[in-house]
Amino acid sequence: MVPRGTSRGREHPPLSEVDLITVLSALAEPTRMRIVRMLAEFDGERAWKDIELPIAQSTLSHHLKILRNAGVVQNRTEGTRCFVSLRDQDLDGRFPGLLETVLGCSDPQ
Amino acid sequence: MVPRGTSRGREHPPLSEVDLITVLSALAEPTRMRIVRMLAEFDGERAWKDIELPIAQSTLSHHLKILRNAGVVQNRTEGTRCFVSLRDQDLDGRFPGLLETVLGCSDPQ
DNA sequence: TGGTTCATTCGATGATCGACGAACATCGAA
DNA sequence: TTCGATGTTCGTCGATCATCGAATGAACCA
Repeated sequence: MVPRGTSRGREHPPLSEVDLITVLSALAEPTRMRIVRMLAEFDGERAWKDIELPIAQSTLSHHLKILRNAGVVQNRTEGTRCFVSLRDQDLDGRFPGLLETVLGCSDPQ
Repeated sequence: MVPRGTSRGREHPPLSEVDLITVLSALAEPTRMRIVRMLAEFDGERAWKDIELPIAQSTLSHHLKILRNAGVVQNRTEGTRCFVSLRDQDLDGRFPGLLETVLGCSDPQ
């Protein structure tokens, strides 16, 4: 058990331990899909604070944790700040073409 | 409202009305993924009764309904029998490469 | 006309999920 | 050391989901 509030989350599992269902589940939610598309558009990392969505901070943190656990996203800390980016290389190694194909699919409506 | 037990389900939405989240949600469940893989291996339709999984009939019917609504699968009736097949052509038209890419990803474990 | 098989629907149950506010840990700055 | 900013975790709520057994209806057969 990890002490409360102490870990700063940030577990980045090796993709060999991630299965397809986990990735699809992570992507199969509108808010998380928005986040992934946003990161893909930036083609780089984005500051946590700049991920502006109409949800509470705690909810955003929750979604990012799910994306992290699915190997889709990674966090990097710099001082008190946090930057988020896609793990597109790693992901493509484990599930070739998956992220690219999904992102190539037409936007929700 | 459809009268009880009378419709035989079988709604096959045009894929233009299906969005990506719906398809990913349909695929992001182990039992449904097994069904889709099973159908893909057969490369043709499979009799309902031959979809042997350790779940109740009603549960299988439920999963097939979700796959139908997501445009992933279609049903065909012949007498009292029912045959299930992938809508891979239609699906590929709407979400190019998606099904193929997902099926190309390694099996669960 | 019943009886059988087949698939769907109903209704209930327990589990999971997304959402929020509050509390908390961490780090840099005052 | 105290303070403010930044993300995470906790606890909780309501909604959705997977599952089952039972009831229902549809098509065929005897």
